[in-house]
Amino acid sequence: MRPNKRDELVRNALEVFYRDGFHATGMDKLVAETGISKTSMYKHFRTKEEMILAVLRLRDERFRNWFCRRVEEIADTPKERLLAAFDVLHEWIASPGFKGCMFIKAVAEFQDPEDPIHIQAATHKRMLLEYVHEIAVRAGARDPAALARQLMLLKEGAIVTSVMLGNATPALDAKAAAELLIEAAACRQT
Amino acid sequence: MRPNKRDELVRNALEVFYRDGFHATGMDKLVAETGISKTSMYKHFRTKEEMILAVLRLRDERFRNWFCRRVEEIADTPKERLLAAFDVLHEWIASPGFKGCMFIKAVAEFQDPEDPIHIQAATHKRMLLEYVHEIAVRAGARDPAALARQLMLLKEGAIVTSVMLGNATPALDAKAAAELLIEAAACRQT
DNA sequence: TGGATTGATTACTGATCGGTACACTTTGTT
DNA sequence: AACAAAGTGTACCGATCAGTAATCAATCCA
Repeated sequence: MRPNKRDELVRNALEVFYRDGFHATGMDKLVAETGISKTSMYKHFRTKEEMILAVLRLRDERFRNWFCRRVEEIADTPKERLLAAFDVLHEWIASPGFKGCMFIKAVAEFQDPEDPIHIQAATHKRMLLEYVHEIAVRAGARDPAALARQLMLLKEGAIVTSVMLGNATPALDAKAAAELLIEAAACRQT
Repeated sequence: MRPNKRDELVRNALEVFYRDGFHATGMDKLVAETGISKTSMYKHFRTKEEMILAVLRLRDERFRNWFCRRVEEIADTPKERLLAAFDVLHEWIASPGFKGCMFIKAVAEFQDPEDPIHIQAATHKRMLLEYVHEIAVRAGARDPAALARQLMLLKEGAIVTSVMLGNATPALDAKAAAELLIEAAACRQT
């Protein structure tokens, strides 16, 4: 029941990595900002890479939980949920702490496709795609896999464009485009 | 007429930064990989940041030139060009040296919106958007600005997703989605 | 009251970071 | 031939990088 130091470390490190980037964040800065000693860090994680992987795991768990729950909160039918995903996207992008997608940034900094960090970040995206795909199937889309992939493109595009331009309006553009794609996919239900 | 060392430096540095990232590339590695002495580097650029800015300028110039010319080569009417942009996109993503968008990666590594590198990368995207916007206007789209923004979302999404998944198929998905959006925008011409 | 685990503290390693100083050679122009 | 600009090589600066070692205090269950 007592708060685990390891979890506290990962939680705090998540903030710093998300804010400042991976290469730009040294272990000494992590000591200063998390309040946890370097000895403890290296007792829980053998390398910085292991720590980044743990941070990405936490981020994935938190984000997918939040995202999926929000989608299911604000819409009931599968077809409505496909569109609601873009309301949730906008909610996220417009939120105060938004600094882009941690997994896109991870892939940008660790480009080697064999790098464990790269692989884990890609896995997150695949799982999100799988989630949208399932909804598209239940919505009765003609080609649910293609629809899901296209909606995900709009989502990724809105994220990076929001970071570039510094505002949340790309999420609204993405929603408008998504509406068209969903309608054209000729779903069975309303 | 004699080849300028400065330009040679920027050309070579572009490759290294594009391949390995900005923070992960030290000046010593640059010396080793470009064959240009550190003294010369710091005679042309006072800081690493100045050099990165020069690299981004070259990249912007090269990419926009290539992209726009290819679009205009393979399609004649404005409406066809809107779609042709996604063929060119696929051409780029499927090309051997493709390692993602340098400007997306720059923004991912330099997140501060006040950072000159961040600003310059954002400018590149704005100019590309402007290019697509002009075509959309000439194509007679109902809301050319909105159409251009949406097409750009698909483009950015296809780039990052291709890097994530390690293949070029997202460009094809983007083209299929773009076709729908362009058709729905009710262009005057064919 | 034990002994074991967990964490903090401090100091340290060798390597690398961005950037500079200095002495030297190559190159182009006149 | 002569001069200056441009480029090279090497050694160096203090700071920081990821990671380690050793010592000591707090907390835990038995």
